[in-house]
Amino acid sequence: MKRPTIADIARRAGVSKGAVSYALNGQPGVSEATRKRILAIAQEIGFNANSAARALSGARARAVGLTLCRPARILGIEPWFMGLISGFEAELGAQSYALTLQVVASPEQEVEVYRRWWGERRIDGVIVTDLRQNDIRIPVLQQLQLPAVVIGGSGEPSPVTQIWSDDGGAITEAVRYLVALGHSRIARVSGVPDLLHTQVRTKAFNEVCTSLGLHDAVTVPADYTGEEGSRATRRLLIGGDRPTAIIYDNDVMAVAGLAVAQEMGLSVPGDLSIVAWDDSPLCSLVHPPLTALSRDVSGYGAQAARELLNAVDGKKVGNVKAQTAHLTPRGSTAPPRN
Amino acid sequence: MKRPTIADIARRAGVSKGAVSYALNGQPGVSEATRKRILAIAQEIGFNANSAARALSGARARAVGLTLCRPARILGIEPWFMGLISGFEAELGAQSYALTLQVVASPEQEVEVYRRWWGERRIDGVIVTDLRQNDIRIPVLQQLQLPAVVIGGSGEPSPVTQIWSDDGGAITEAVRYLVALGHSRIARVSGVPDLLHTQVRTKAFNEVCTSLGLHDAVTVPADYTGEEGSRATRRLLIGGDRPTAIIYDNDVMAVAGLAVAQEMGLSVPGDLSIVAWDDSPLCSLVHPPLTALSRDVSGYGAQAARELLNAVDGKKVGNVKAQTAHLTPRGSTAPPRN
DNA sequence: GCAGTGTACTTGACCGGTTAAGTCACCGGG
DNA sequence: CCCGGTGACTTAACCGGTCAAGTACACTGC
Repeated sequence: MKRPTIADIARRAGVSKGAVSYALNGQPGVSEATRKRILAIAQEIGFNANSAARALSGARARAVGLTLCRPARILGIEPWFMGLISGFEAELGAQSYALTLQVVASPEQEVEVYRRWWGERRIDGVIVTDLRQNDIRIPVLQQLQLPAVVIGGSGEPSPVTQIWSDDGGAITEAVRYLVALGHSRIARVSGVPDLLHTQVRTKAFNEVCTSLGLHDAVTVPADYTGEEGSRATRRLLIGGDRPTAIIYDNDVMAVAGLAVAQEMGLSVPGDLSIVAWDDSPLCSLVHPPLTALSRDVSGYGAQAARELLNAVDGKKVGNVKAQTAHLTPRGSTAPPRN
Repeated sequence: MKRPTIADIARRAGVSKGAVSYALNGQPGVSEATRKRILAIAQEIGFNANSAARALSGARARAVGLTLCRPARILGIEPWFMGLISGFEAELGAQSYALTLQVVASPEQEVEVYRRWWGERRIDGVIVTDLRQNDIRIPVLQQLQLPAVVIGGSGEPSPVTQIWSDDGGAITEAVRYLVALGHSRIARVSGVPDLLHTQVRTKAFNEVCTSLGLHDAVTVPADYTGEEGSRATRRLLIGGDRPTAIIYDNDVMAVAGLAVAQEMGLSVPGDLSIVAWDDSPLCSLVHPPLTALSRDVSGYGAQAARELLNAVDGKKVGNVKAQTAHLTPRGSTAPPRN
């Protein structure tokens, strides 16, 4: 089956292919009657512009790129990324942009992928996740002048548009809630310490704990995986003065922490309260269901995609603050038993 | 920053761009010395062939497409898809093919996306998941002559290459294991009944149960979500003659089932044994860890990508049988308490 | 000494769009 | 009546590769 081209339309409409191009792109230069006729023919023969030809002649590639730099085993289980991707799609699909995905092993590889994509003119912009301090990707994106949005920065002024949320505020709310329930020994199991948003959360956690007079508030770094979540939880729970509440930086580690508590014969929430960051169906799935810091991950992704498309269109956009995660209390938090 | 083109290389090497093309593609027509020189220049200036230009002149687009037709909330939590995607990437990345993703709401939309991609010449082939009986996508793919591989068919002769695994054999093993432990009332919570692999599993489950004399073996259909998994489990457990073991078609529903059992005060595995299909870190995360039918999802994906690239290269490939899922016993299965 | 055969290139058409520049008919104003 | 302006097109160059066809030159064999 032959792919229809604008030449086919031109022939059937009895006009030149230039006229067809103008008609299809809503440009002036054709009469309304001709435009209608051309659009009808395009519709009839199922025409779709060859994206290669379009990209080649200087126009958009109509695709954006996303690199994921996490080991496969954690990518699979973390609902976060898929939620984000669904959000991108909702927005990109509506404007018939494609999403090109690449799983990589390191930030260096991400940079390589950006360079390749840029050279190949394969994409019009990229979505950057897992921002680090002095992230090596940012200068490269600037050098290549590749439109980009960063998901989850700190919200500070940045050369690249950021979609950020007030993680500090969210964690403060969680700590306040636990304190209100009567907890005074609160610990935290964090994500990868290199990531900027982990640092933001850690700073806010320390600040609120200090201001509330919780002196032994400790953060144990982990890496978002269940294994590390379990390990960190065990470390916290075997200590003499064990915490009565733990806040986890993602849902996977929180679920793992719950299992460790159960395995050690501790009751949740009786002996230990648990708060998960990033509410996902996973949190409501386990018993007891986990109190979580919820946000609309998919909406977050949609917003990022929207801003990226704006940036691609040359509209200069500044940082955008997304909805702050809010506490959704469920069965895993309660006043501590004495 | 200007993108380097073959013309830039040609100028620097003092040859024509045709020669550069031959050199870069390993074609005969240039001397070894010239080829080396050209490759060195390409390397030096960081040349990447413009994928649009390449695709336009009849060559490959060097991209494959994947559509995901599941609601966002289930996509996010199911480790299966991300595992699969990681597997694709491992293979595609190695051959510097890109993966283009699109989340859709219905098989009809998937067909539309295929047509659009084909018209746009955006991709060289597609990966098809969630095959149904008389799947409407298959004739379209044939009509468009779009290379494709289907993941998770029945293994029966098919117009489109299938990567399949012996799900019947796997479920038979699981049932035999439970019977050997002493169970006689075994139920199953299945995935979406329309999907071909669900039907294969249901058929095999019924057959092995009949052959082992288990007459009240029932399959409750669900949809892979935690909510449905919980509901199905409750339905099974409130009945008078409740099962002592349940096999779930995915890990998410199994985890949900575990929570329901705990919530109802039933001990797992004492009162109820649980087997999950598709082992993922999720299964080892909960307490007790779930006995699962494991397979190398990521390897499965890699194999599919490999076959697809073969199909794109015009090599005719037949159905490929992947590794059969094997039982990984963990803490959620034990002999039933009397 | 010259036809025949390679090898190592060059040339230029082509893929299917976009778009600047050109053409032509028609209209209104001076 | 002619001129300038505008609308509705057409023409053709261009994007950056690929590849068939053409060319130049060396070598080989009789």
